[in-house]
Amino acid sequence: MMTKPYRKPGDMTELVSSLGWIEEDLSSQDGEQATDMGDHYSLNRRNSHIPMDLGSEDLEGEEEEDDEECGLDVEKASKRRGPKKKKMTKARIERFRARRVKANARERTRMHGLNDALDNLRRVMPCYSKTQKLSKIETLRLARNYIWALSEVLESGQSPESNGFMEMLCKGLSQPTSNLVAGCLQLGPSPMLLSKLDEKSGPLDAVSAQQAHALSFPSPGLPSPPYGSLEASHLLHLKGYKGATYENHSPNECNNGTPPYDGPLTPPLSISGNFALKQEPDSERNYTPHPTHATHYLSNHYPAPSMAGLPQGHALFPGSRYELPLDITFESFAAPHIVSSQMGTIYNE
DNA sequence: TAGGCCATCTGGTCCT
DNA sequence: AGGACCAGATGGCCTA
Repeated sequence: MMTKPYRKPGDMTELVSSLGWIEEDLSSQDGEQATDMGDHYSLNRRNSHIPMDLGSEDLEGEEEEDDEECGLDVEKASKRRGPKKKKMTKARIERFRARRVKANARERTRMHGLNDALDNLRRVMPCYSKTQKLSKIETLRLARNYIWALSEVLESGQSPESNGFMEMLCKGLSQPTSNLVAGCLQLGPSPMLLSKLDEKSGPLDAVSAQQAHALSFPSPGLPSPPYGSLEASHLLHLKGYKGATYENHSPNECNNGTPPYDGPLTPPLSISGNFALKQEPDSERNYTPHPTHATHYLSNHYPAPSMAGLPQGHALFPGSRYELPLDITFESFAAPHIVSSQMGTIYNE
């Protein structure tokens, strides 16, 4: 299949595509870049007819294109009025090239940083799976919904186990993502996780296991601890926040179907316990063991998954219609329930 | 095979 | 001048 050359309006990329130095440059750079990027870049470039575009002004008049169609462009370009462009010397071309290569590297780094941040966000979403990663857009949508739903829990005391909570979470999400979230919220903890907990802590009861887990999984990727610890102090703040902090926020209407949202959430969303639980081990940080809030949940959810007839690494959990990857963490979907039991405690006080 | 998603390159714009 | 940010374009990969 012939690939369509990338050509922006008015540029003269074809002009430069036949330049010998570009060929040289490509071949030498591909080697370097390939080591960095797993050949992605070099494959793209080698297999396509995309010329390296250095900008029309930089290369104008340097070389003629043998393509008929581009011959016209050359003619037009040569008759262009205005200040005469600086002649491109070999040294200048090399400087441009070097600058471009540096800019590309920076851009890659920038995008990697962005993706890392997105990964961190995925980890604190109420449905985290290493194998079944949410897309970028779905991650952002779910994040928005999650914030919205949790703020509803705080403000109106709505149960995170209610259908309303689920609906808020799934609003605007694609069907597969909605299914995933819905499936997660119907599940009990993954047996894999529970066995991990047992290994770590021995014959602990559910609460001790939770505590041990919270202690050993702080959140290195997040700005400041204790992001997700379920400290009693945080939980007790709930009461204070309710009707206090939020009253000060002016309503923030969204006009594009975005859920209503009453300003920034000052209180730590960490009440979900979600953040601290699923992070990598970091022995340098200390977290106060949280109180016995998860007893109810953990003691009632120990389903055995069925894996018959499902792809490797997937399981169908009792009570769920959805087939899920086994590496979905308990913490990913436990949060709402934990919030629920905790809220119950608090509001019953 | 079409469509979704992604990584990358690129040039333009703004800012320091 | 150079870096950060952005949006457009492209090809590769994966899945329904």
